[in-house]
Amino acid sequence: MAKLQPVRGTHDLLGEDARRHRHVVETALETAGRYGFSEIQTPIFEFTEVFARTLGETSDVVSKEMYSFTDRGDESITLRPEGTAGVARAFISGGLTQDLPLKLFYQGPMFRYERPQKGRQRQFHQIGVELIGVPTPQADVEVITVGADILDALGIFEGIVLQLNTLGDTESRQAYRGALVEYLMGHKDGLSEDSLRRLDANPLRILDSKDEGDRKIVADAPSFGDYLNAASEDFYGTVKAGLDAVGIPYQQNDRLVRGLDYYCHTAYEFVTDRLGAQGTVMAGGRYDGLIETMGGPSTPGVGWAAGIERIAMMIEAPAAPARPISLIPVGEAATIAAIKLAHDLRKAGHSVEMGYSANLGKRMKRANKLNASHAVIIGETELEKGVATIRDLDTGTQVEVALGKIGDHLGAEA
RNA sequence: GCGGGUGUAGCUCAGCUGGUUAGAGCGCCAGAUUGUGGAUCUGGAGGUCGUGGGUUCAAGACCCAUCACUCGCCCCA
Repeated sequence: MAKLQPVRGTHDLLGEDARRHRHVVETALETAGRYGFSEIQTPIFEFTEVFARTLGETSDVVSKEMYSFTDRGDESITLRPEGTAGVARAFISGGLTQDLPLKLFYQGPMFRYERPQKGRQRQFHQIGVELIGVPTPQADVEVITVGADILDALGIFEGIVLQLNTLGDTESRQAYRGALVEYLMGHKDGLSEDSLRRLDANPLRILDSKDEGDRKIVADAPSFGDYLNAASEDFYGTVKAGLDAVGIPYQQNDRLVRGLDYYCHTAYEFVTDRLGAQGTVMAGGRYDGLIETMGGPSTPGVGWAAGIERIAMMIEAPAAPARPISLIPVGEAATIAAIKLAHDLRKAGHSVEMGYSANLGKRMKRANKLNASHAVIIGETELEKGVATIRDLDTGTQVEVALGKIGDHLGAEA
């Protein structure tokens, strides 16, 4: 730490950036609230086991991206790399299993040890929802719909497309995975290095490889559709019918897959071409096996997570805060009177800025820089008369107003 | 973890085939204007040229290393 600099991949958030961030969270929370989602805040760290078990030892997140450390009690702790595992843990350990169905919204920082680039940081922030305890496709539709509504409320839905796929139920999925691996093993020689690694960890990912040799092999690979059983097809059909009903357009994307075993049925991503290499704005799926994997009762779930930074880059700048009133006392007696006046005005709901020193000219400059709407000047002359001089900084006109009437005067103008 | 690009003032950048004291615009501070801002004019502060080493009579510039930022790969939000 030779220099004082932020840790790689972390950022300070202030001014407009902070406002964008906040706007995303507030809009999402408000919209999700109308669907009956309520906020849950889980700790930003958990026992490492919570993530290792749920995400799978072979996943990239667990094998190379976790911020883990041993605490003073000799426990292995990990800064959360995503939100679902913590929510699922809270569901099991917090005795929420009696309250199904459960609709939860979360928001906050996540941590992954990755090489930063556009739309990707080591500390980033997500919003997310989980709908726990509903096995029917109606839940998938509702979860996707609330996500689409949030993107719409933020004014960015136009630039985004929903990609949709099904992974089928466990039976269909295992059958397909087996067939795929068998096929790929027969073409091992032609596969890229990356894909050879995927063969063990995440064979379905090979379907989405960018390597040309891989693509040729994949072109003749068994098709997922042939392995979907009737129940799975039915489920997927109902999800699509629901999306049609609410008028949310989607693109079928056969290559959209999730690597982890507990994912099933619906998988989806809201993607854009406006964020460089990071196209995914919001992504999720159904995870019926997750809670059982963690040691809880067999409970279905479906949800998504979205990157706040990525969304914040796409939205219009939120409105700047209200213009303040600049209160300018001249002289000691006036300063005391001004402190009281500032307090009264703030209590009455006005945004008041009052400097700490300098003469009238400097303070006027400062008021101008702060984009104040009015300057309220109190000097000896004003004090004697029990008034303040109020200058409209846009028009330059000024009037004297009795001290007790200042709030009313400014309120009327605003 | 791998590959490309970039590091000069608070910000955006210029700085020639290495050559004397490193510049501009914006911003900041002060004055013109000791109770009246925005415009204008004048002046000022602010730089270990990312860091360390090397080549050279001479390095902001060339070489090596390192750190940071950035874009991409892997993977993901």
